[in-house]
Amino acid sequence: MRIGELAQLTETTPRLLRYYEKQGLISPRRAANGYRDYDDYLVDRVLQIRGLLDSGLPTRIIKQILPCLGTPRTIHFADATPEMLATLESETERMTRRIECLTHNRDAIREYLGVVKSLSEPVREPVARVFEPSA
Amino acid sequence: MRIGELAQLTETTPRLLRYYEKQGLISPRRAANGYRDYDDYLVDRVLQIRGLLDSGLPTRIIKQILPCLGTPRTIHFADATPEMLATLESETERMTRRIECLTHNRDAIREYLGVVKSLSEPVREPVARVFEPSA
DNA sequence: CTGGACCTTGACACGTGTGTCAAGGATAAA
DNA sequence: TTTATCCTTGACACACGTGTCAAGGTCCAG
Repeated sequence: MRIGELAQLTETTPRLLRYYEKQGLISPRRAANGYRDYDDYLVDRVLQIRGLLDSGLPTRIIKQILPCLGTPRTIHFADATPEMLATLESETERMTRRIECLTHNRDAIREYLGVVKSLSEPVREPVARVFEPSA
Repeated sequence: MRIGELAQLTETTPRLLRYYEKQGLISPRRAANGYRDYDDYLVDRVLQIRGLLDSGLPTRIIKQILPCLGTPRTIHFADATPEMLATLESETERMTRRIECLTHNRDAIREYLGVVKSLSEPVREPVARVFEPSA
């Protein structure tokens, strides 16, 4: 498929797809006329990239972990240098820390929302109520 | 405490602490001489901010969710406008998506690392081995 | 009192991800 | 054939988080 279609399917823009390519995240073929030609599996790939970017990982890291994310699983031994493995290991640790942080804070927000709702729900008719701000 | 001490305790820099203040994330008192004076609880606060920033949340969002994160729990009804609550709700959803993305990809990397290790571990003596790159 | 360590504000600069625009080529439909 | 739509590359610009530096104030130890 061409760049516009992939952009629509992944809710991105052609601009970004070209940027990801320049960062080495995707490498589409070229048609005879010079147009980029994307395989179908790149839809998932791009969505994966978007998710990771949104989760705080820079393209430099995403580029390194992408070989681990293939489906079907293809192990690239050429990439598996000791330094590379160490990078991956430390990166999974950072990801774990991020997951913990996000989970903890999300749950705190949920609890907050739960309390606020439980206080406002019982009001069934337009009743005058005054909430004193705690500050 | 003063800015330098807080910076050390949170592994940041005075520069960043002033930046977070300008973004409205923290509001230290001022001593008579103009120096910022930070309460102890701000250590955790700053660590929280750092974690969220590293997880992809912008200061604009962090500022909005910080009131939910107080310990002990202090509900600020003044902040609980309907739009605010909607923002928080949609933000928890984004956080959930981030968590899922990070977890999924972290586990994929772990599996990859597991396979690579299981293939290289059995080598106990320096044996000549050739791994054909899959590319 | 002087030196050093710390604080203040303000400015300039950088990397990264993204938006937008210009100038031109490819292609398909009227 | 013209027109519209898509593609190409390249450039300029922006927001954001961060580093660094300058010029000066505060304070403590020697």
